[in-house]
Amino acid sequence: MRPHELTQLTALPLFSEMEEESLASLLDAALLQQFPTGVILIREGDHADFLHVLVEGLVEIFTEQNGVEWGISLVNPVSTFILAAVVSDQPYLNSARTLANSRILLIPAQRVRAIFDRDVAFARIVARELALAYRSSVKKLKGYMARSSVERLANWILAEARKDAAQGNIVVPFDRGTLASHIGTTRENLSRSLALLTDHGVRIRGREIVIDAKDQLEAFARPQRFIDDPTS
Amino acid sequence: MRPHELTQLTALPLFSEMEEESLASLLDAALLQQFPTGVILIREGDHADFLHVLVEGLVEIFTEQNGVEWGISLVNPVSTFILAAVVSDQPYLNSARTLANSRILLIPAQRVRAIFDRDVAFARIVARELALAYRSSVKKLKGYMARSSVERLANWILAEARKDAAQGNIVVPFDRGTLASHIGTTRENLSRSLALLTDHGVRIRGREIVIDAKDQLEAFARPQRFIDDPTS
DNA sequence: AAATGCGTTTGATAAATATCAAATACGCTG
DNA sequence: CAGCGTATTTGATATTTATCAAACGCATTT
Repeated sequence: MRPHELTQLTALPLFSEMEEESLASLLDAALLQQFPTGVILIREGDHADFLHVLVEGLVEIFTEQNGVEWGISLVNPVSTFILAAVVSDQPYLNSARTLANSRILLIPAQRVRAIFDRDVAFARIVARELALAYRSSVKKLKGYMARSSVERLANWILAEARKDAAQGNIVVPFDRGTLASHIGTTRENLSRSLALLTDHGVRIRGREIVIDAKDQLEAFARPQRFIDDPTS
Repeated sequence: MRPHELTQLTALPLFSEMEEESLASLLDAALLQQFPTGVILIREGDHADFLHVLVEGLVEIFTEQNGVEWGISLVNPVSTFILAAVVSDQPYLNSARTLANSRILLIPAQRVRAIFDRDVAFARIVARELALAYRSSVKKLKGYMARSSVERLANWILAEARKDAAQGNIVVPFDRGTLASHIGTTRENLSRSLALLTDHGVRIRGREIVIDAKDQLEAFARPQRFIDDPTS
């Protein structure tokens, strides 16, 4: 493992406060692997053998129903995924694939559970991570129940712009079909929704989305603290 | 606290394996309160001061958006709710109200966090509870993305029938509007959906739903392990 | 530059869902 | 049991979303 990667890992909320000994034990059993774009990492129904930590790249969590794929969440570095399956020792509810070249740390699930029992600080942080994951899932559910697909899209764009900090434009790092599956609509309707947002402060340049008038987009999207604020 | 209630509490997965001393400390600080139907227990945005344990009765978790209420989940005894807000020490994402006379145990959030740090068994179980809560939220999300409202209703009926074990008929313990908000539709369309299910092995008798042909209903609903099986 | 292939958009239509209005059913009170 | 108020269902219509088909744009190849 490269030195700066180790630094990134120890900086992860999940690992930051734990005992050195425990961290060493986790990383000792871990494998760091590189995957190209489009690789299926996890299949719905498989047993959770490894906790995954995305060190670099991009991963999507998705499910396939009747031949159609639906996006559950997008994972950015540096963060873990499928922690819940590892903690509850149950099969994965969803599949996962890389959407870019990715480096992923694989930690044996048993080891994670063992350290959990030994290191209170780690246990606390795992619980907090799970709580936050749960909350973000509930927020997504709220978005689905109360909003139209255009509104979901508008709020997704605002959320992306917020995290890029580059403010003003974002570049979607995957195709329209994938974006549609995460917004909860079809490719065709996503296209129409994007066209519609053109009247609300947004310009579409292929995969780039330029926000010309953030206030106008916000007036349309009406973001809410307990749905769209990731820190709440 | 009545003796048989104490028994119920210690039988809760959340409390079953923990040290006696820790359990005593939790219950020592706890308040057992009785609430009539329709009482708001928790308001979205409030800070999480107490872990709630529903000992008896029925509670719904819901959110209000633009004057319309949407059901997030239904809580049956004996189980906890808003554990995630307590663990992450954050404001509630949703509101909660009683849907029946209910007895609820209120445990100060600080105390829960303190015991978490002291008792590994409790910590493990809290993490598992959170993981399960997270997974059930993801399952609900999957249901929303991949199913029509009639299908959601059909699967909800099957799930209720499964847990009642009385198999064959269920009695919905609240009004149509509330049910609609949990299925993710309107009162009017819920009514039509119920009428439609009449062709698929179900009879509607006011608040009672009689399942005449479970196989027929299942053929229509097509329940899935990783959406509808609460143990997965 | 023409041809090919793939992703995306646009158009037309169908299906699902929501909304508004009215009728009906139901439970409760007097 | 009649009358009243509320909950529920039914009907008509509008809106949203999905589906199928075709056109377009764009990059790469020949």
